[in-house]
Amino acid sequence: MENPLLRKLERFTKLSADDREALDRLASQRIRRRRHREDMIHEGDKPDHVNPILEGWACRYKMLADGRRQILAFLVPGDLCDLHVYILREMDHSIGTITPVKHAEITLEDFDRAIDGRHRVMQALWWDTLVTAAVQREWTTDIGQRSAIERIAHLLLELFYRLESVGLTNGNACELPLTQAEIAEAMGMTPVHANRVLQELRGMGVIELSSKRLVIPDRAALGRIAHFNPNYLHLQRDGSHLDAND
Amino acid sequence: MENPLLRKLERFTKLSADDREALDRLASQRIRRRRHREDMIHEGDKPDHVNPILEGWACRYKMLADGRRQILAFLVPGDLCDLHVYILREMDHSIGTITPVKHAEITLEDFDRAIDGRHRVMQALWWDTLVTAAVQREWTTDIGQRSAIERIAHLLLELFYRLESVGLTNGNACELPLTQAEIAEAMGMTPVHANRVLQELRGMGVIELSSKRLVIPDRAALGRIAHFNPNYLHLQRDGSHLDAND
DNA sequence: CGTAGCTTTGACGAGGGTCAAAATAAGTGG
DNA sequence: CCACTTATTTTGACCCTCGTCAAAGCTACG
Repeated sequence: MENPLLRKLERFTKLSADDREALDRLASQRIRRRRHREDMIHEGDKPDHVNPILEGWACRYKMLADGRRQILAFLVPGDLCDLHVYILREMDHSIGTITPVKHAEITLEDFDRAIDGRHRVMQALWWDTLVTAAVQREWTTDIGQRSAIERIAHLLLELFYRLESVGLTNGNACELPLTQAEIAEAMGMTPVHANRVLQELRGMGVIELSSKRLVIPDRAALGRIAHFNPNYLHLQRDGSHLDAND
Repeated sequence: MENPLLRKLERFTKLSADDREALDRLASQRIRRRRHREDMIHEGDKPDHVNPILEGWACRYKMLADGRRQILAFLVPGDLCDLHVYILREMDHSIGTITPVKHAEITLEDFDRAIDGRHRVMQALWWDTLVTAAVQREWTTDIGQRSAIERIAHLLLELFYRLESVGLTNGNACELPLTQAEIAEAMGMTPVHANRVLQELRGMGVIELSSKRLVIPDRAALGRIAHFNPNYLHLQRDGSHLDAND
C-alpha cells in the first residue's frame, strides 16, 4: 500500500516527486514494530525522534494521579504522533498502542535535513499540526456540549472521515479496532454507558459495529444525530496554491 | 507596559534586540479596539491577518446548531489568537471579546516578512502554537475526567499561571473578568452549577473571587483539589538553546 | 434611581455513574 | 480442534452529580 503519510499530506497540497521521495525515504529508514497495548512514549520523556505511524492504531492519553485516564486522540496510519517534540522538550502526555503498530522512527536531525529547503513539505507538516489542534478543539466541544449519543456518533464519523483520507475505508465500511472501554475513555464516559449508547445507535440502524468492523449505511443520518460538520478536518486542500506541478 | 507578546515568547527563548524590535513594530503598526462582547472573527471567515491581543480578554468558541456554545480557550494579552489562519484558510470556530480588547492587526504578508530570516522568532511562534494545543488537550482532560470542582479549580490555576507569565498578576492576585456563565460554558457545565462550585471553593478558603478579582491564597492547596500539574504549560524555557546573546 | 446583567437559592428531575454478575467472544496451550 | 483462561460486551438495580426551571437578591452603571 501507498505510504499513508504521503496520502494524508497530499490532502493539503500536491507534493513534488522530490518531496515525495524525501518523505518516503524518511519513513522507511528505521522501522519499529510495537505490540498491542504497549507505551510508545511516556509522559515526562524527552524523546529525540518523531514516530509516524505506518500501520495499526495508537492513542494519545493522559493519566490523572488516581488512575483515571483520558484518551486525547486516536492515532491512525499517516499520523505523525509527536511532531511537537521538535520544539517542546518534555512530553506532557503519553502515547500507547491500541493494536500492534508499525511505525518509522525519525531522528530530529534527519527530520531537519529532509525539511530544509523543502518549503512545501514544511507547510504540509505545519498544516498537519494545525489540523490535529482543530480536532482537539472539536473533542473539547464533544465532551463539553454533546450528549453521549451525539458524542459517540460524532467520534465514529470523525474516524471514518480520517480513515477515508488515508485510503483505509471500503465504501461505507472500515476497520475499527477499539474496545467500548476505549471509546468511553475518549469520550469521557463509562464503558457501561458507551455500551448502551452503541446499542441505541445500532437499534436506530445508523451504524453496524461488530468484530472490530464499522459500517455506516447512511452518513447523513448519522451526521444529523451528531450535529457533524466536517469543516474542522480541513479536507479542502487548503494548500492548493502550493501545488507542485511535476 | 511592556509588550505582552514579547514577554510571553521570552518564556521560551531569549530574543535578540533585532527580534524584539521586529515583533514590536509588527504589533504596533495597526491597532484596533473592540468593544465588550464583540465578535472579532466568525466561523467560516477566511481572514487575511493575525490579531495578537494587547489588552483585554477574548475567547475562542464554537456554536452548535441548537445554540449550545462551548468556549474552547480564553485569550489574554500576548495571545496570537489565530496564527493558524496562516495555513488553514477557513475558520472552524469563532473568536469573541469578553472585555473591551485592544489588538494588533497584522497582515499575513507583513508577518511573513518579519519572520523571514528570523529563525528564532519562527521557533518561538511555533512554540506558542504547540503550547496552545497542549492547553487544549488539558481542557479535554478537564471536561472528560475531572469533577466540577476539580475542573474549576484547575481552570483558575491555569489562568493564573498564564497571566503570571505575561506579568498580569500581583502576588497571589489577578484580574479575572469572567462571568460565572462564561466559566460554565468553558468547563461544560451550567451556570447554576458553576455558581455552587465557586461557593464551595470560597467556603474552603482556597480562592477569593469577587468583583472580577481573583485571589489564590495558597496555590498548593488549590492545586491539590485540581490535581494540577503545570507541565503542560511548558514554562521551562524549552528554547534556551536558541537564546540570543545580545 | 431605574433597569439590565449577574449571582444566588430552592425544588425537582434526568442523564449518566456505580457495582456486580452473567453472557459472549477471543486467545492459549495441550 | 478442544478445554481453559482472560478480555469484552451486555444486563439489571440503584443512586448521585449535575441539569432545569423559576424566582429573588445583588451590583453596576447610565
